[in-house]
Amino acid sequence: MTTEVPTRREAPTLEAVAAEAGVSRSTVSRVVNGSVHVSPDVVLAVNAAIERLNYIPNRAARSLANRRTMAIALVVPEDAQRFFGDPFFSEIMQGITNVIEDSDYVLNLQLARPTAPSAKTIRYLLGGNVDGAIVVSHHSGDEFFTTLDSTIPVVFGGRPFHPDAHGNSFVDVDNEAAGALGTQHLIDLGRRRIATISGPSNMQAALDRHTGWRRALEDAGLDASLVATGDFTMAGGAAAMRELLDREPALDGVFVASDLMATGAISVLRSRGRRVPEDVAVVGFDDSPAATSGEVGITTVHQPSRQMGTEMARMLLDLLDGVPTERERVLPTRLVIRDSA
Amino acid sequence: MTTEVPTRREAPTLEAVAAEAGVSRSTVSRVVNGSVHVSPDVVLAVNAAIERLNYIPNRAARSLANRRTMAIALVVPEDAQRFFGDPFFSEIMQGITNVIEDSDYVLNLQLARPTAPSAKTIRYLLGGNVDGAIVVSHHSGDEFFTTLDSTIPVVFGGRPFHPDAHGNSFVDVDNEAAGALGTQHLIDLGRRRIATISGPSNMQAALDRHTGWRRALEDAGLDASLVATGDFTMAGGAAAMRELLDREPALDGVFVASDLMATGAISVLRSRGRRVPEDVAVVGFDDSPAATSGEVGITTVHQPSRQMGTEMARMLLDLLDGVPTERERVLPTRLVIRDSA
DNA sequence: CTGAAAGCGCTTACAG
DNA sequence: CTGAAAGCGCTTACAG
Repeated sequence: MTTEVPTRREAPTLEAVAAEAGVSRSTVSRVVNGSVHVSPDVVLAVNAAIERLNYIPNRAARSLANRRTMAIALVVPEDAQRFFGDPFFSEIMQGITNVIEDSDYVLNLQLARPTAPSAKTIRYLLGGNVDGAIVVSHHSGDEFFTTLDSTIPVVFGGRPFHPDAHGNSFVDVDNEAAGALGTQHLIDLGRRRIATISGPSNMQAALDRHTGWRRALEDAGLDASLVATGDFTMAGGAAAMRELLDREPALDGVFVASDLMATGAISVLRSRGRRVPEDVAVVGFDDSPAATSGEVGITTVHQPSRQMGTEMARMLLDLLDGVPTERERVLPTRLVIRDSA
Repeated sequence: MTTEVPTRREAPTLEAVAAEAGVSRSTVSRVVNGSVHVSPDVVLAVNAAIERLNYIPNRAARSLANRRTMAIALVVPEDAQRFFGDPFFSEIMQGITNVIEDSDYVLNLQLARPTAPSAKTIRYLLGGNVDGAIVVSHHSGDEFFTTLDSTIPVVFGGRPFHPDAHGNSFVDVDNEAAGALGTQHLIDLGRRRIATISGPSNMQAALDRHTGWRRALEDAGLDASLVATGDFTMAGGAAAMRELLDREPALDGVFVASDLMATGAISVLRSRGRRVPEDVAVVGFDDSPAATSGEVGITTVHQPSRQMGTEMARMLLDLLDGVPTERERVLPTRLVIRDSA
């Protein structure tokens, strides 16, 4: 069975509507754009014509004339695997979507290459396809994104890796304090050999949580050398946990920089005969669905992922509308106690 | 801290490049578009000018002039919850992305309202924002999408609910045969009280799998009345399983229309003291990561989700390029035996 | 309140 | 191979 290109009908233009309604193109344009300076009966006549012809304005022509695309890019420099694998993104995206849906903008998700955006991504962002961008999950090496805001407004999810002089807008939590918070809970539980599974070192949030862990241990006079790096995936968390157990079989606590990694870590602990939390207490991060999906509920540092999404979207809309806004918004975290610690 | 709109630099135009290179706009355009009818030295000069000015063609102007947006919509009429929750979508999307990435098109994901697209979605699709669309997870009530192809080329993931006379393009598996295949396995295992947990009745794939289940049972002279409907989520699968057990405590086999639902069903079976597969054998559908994520590996009907994605993308690209293509592509399924049956 | 006209930044026959 | 000119479908001052 081969193709037989269906005859696409020609879309009606502003011109056609004007003829149909017996007015000028300017007037139709005004009606379409909701200008107040049009007499009521003309509005009626034009809308009727629009209805009859099933007119939908051509986006390209509109954008060319008024320099607005009414589109926003959601840039996620992660491969699809990780994007879909970590519920954190789902939460963030729902927050963003909820706000954008109620606006006149459409949201265009762009999964970008981690570490260095492709020429295609750059051309997309710079070629007038979108009016603004939200960048989530930023890595070092993604410096392009921090310069992007000289061309279009940008809001980051999480303080960008190298905040440049301009000062990029962002929504974040205090990851260092949050890391300390989770770690302190382990200390308060009486744990003394406390390890951490950190996120990739090219991400600011990972570095900050790691620093928080170290600070809490040092403040308590405990050793802060048990570090393994994961990649924010379940498998990465498992691998890191194995490494830690090999180095220090007697560890009794671990602060893990994401719930998804904690899931992997806990299954390794159990398969190696450690009881959680009795033998090893585990504190995660995010309070994402991953924290409650397994058999043992994960005690974790909650960050308001969905709210971060809505704040990012609101901030960008304000920027686009020229409404004065805060450029940095730091949301609170809190400890959520479940079974694992 | 309030906003201080960074001064956005004016993007250089074709005009500027022409001036810089000392040629006409037409010539610059030809170079940008890779026309062969340009002398080598002029190409060099123009490219140098482009480089110097950091020129990126304006998408709106380009689209208006040549009536191509170089963008494709991936329309998924599901809420974010389900989109992110079911690994099936992740697989499909990876298949699509892989193909589109290597093309000149960008992919714009549009989560649409299930059952009836919003005015915004319709205007987006009809307003010249994209050159074509891929529609995945189609429901009855989404009839708009089946008429869309009179305006732009469309490829469906899964035979659309009401294939109209035009004949929409689609990539699918033979869901009915696949449903029978999975059910037959339960019959061959000697099971005699075989239930099904089907998908929502407003989805063609769900109906077809259900029909396959019924056909297999009837061909074997078995009762085909144990039906519960799920919604393709884990929780929905669990609820359906409870319902079935209440109605028929003695059931010994169940064909579930998705692995994710099977996951929920199995946990209910176990919590009600049924051993899987000894007491109740379970066959799932998809062979998605959900089939292997739990404690008991799920025996399932494999459908090549990722390949379906790549085929859909290729088909659409062919349609866009005017290359003759099959309009219907049905990929093979097979049974994958694990622990649950 | 309404229309004529210029302009947005490209592409593309049409000549040469 | 190259350029002048028209045109893509809108918006938006500018007059009236």
